[in-house]
Amino acid sequence: MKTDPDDIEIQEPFARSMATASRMWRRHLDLRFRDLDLSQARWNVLFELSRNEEVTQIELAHRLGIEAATLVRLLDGLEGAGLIERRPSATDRRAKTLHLTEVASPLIVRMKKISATSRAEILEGISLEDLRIATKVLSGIAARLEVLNNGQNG
Amino acid sequence: MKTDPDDIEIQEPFARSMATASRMWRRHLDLRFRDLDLSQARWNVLFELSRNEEVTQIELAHRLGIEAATLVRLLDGLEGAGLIERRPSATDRRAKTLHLTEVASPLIVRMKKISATSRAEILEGISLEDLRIATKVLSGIAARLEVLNNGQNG
DNA sequence: CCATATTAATTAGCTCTACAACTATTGGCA
DNA sequence: TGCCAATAGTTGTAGAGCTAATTAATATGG
Repeated sequence: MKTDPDDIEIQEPFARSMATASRMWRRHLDLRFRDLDLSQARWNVLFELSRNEEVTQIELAHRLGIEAATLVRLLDGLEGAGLIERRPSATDRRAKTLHLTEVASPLIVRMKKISATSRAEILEGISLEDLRIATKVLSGIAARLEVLNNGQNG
Repeated sequence: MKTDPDDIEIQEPFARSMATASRMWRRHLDLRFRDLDLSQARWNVLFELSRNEEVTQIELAHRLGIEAATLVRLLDGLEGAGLIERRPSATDRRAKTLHLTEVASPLIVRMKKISATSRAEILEGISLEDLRIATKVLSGIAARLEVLNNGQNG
């Protein structure tokens, strides 16, 4: 499998700018959410739950693209803050289903606004077409890495 | 500053796929580097040093886009492994300059190969043009976030 | 129907990252 | 010149992510 010299020139900067942009983006949102005593990671959990409640932890972890063990701590925090509830699953006594509390609802509305405003601010000036292409590239990479990473263990 | 409804539809998936792709990419490289007792973060330090030795920690941190405090721990590990050296700066007694050891050289060659192979494997099938656009988008975002994040404190 | 493998959630322990606070040194300016 | 700001490096602490191992429950195969 030969690789073009041209490819090499572009691949390294791509990987680097992706890592940097991603780290800075998270930091940016963490700063924005600090007043609300929340982080970007916890916000993602709430957001995903607001789109799809009553899922199990495994399922939610998969949707978020993180490990179940990572999710456990995030849920501990959110449960402690009274924003979510774990309830025993009706069909599987090992599993728990996740639910937003009434306290969470107004918070989620606020966070969605902050989140959308930040995104627009960050992405301002980037053409829709470029953004579509970048999204296609990134989600393609994620899909490919899912295969590659899982192909190693099982 | 009004935002198009169209924009909103695409901005959220973009942010999500960037975060996911970035996390999975790091994990992938960490797995690849595990045999060498190194991580992606440490590899980045070595790689940047191999392009530009004799820099100070502050300067290196800036090139890597990470905080100086973060770099300190990475350098501790690399120094402990005998891969780098901190030497007092000749011109500023506060500062230290960084240098690769002879032990590091062959390792860096191997890591460059692993790194390039992985990148090619992950990015295979993505057109050069799309990759260029994605890189442009991502580095633009990083630059914008640099301004936005620093505009907050100083 | 029972033994074994698999799965859901958790805990323990690690790395990387960030912020805040601290020390030592430098640089600017009055 | 001498005092105060700023800067380089460090340490402490905390969050987010990972792997590995544990526990309880479910599925499967003989």
